[in-house]
Amino acid sequence: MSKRYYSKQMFSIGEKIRDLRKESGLPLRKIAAELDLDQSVLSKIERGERKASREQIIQIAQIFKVDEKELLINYLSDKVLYDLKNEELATDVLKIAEEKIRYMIKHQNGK
Amino acid sequence: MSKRYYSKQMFSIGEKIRDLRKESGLPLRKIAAELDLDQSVLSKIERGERKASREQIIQIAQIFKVDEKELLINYLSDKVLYDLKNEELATDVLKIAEEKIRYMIKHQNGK
DNA sequence: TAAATTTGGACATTATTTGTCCAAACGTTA
DNA sequence: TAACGTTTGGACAAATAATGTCCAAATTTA
Repeated sequence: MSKRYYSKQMFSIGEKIRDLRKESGLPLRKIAAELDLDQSVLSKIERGERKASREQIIQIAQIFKVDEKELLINYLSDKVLYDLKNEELATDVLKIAEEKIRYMIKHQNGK
Repeated sequence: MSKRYYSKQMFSIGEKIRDLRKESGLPLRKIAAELDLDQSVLSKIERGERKASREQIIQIAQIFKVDEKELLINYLSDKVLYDLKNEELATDVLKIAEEKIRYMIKHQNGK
C-alpha cells in the first residue's frame, strides 16, 4: 500500500548526498558545478554544516536519478529535527505536530 | 504515566495566547509591556502573523501561570508545521523525523 | 460619541542565510 | 618527495528574513 520512505540505516540528508556522490565516483567540483554552487558549500552541505535548499535537493535527485519524494522527505525531516535540536521535548513536539496535521487535514484548513 | 500535552481542541500557539489573555481580561498593551514588546507585534503573534521567540513563550507561561512545557510544545509544534506548510509530504516527514529521533536517542548522538 | 483596544503597514535595525574566494590540508600516485 | 586532484576552513560580502518602532486607521466597548 503505502511506501516506506526510510532505509535500514538512518542517514541524514548530507550523508545521503555524499553516499550518492561517492557511488557516482564524481568529485565535489563536478556536482557542485551542476548545481551552480561552490564546491566548498557542497562539501559543507554533505557534512551537515550548511543546509541545502529545496530546489537543490530536487536537482540532486535528478542528477543521481533517485526518487525525488524520498530525498525530499529525508531533507525535510532533517530540517524539522534541526528546529528541535537540544529539545528534550522533541518526541512530544512531534506527536503534537502529527495531531495538528491530522486535525488540519480533517478540517480541510491548511491555511 | 506520561502526560498528554494537548487539549480537546487544536489550538495554534497564537490562538492559545489570545485565549489566555482574554481569560485574564487584560489588553494587548498590558501584556505587551510585560513582554517588553510593542502591542501591535503581540497582536500579530496572537493572529499567527509573526512568530514569538522561545523566551517570549516562557515569559508568557509565567505571566499567565500555565505549564511552561505544555506551551513550549504547542509553540514548537507550530514551528515544525510551519516548515511543512504546503507539503503534502508532511505526514511522511513527521514519521521519518520520529524514526530519526528514536535512532538518535538509541545511539546517544544528539549532535 | 468618546475612549479604549486592536490592527495594518511603512520603516529601520539586526540577525541569519547563502554564496564567493582563496589558501591550507589531505590523499593518491608517479 | 613532488605533483596533482580533491576536500576543507574561514574571512568576507550580498541577499534575505526576522524583529521591533511608530503612527494612524479601524474596530470594539461603554
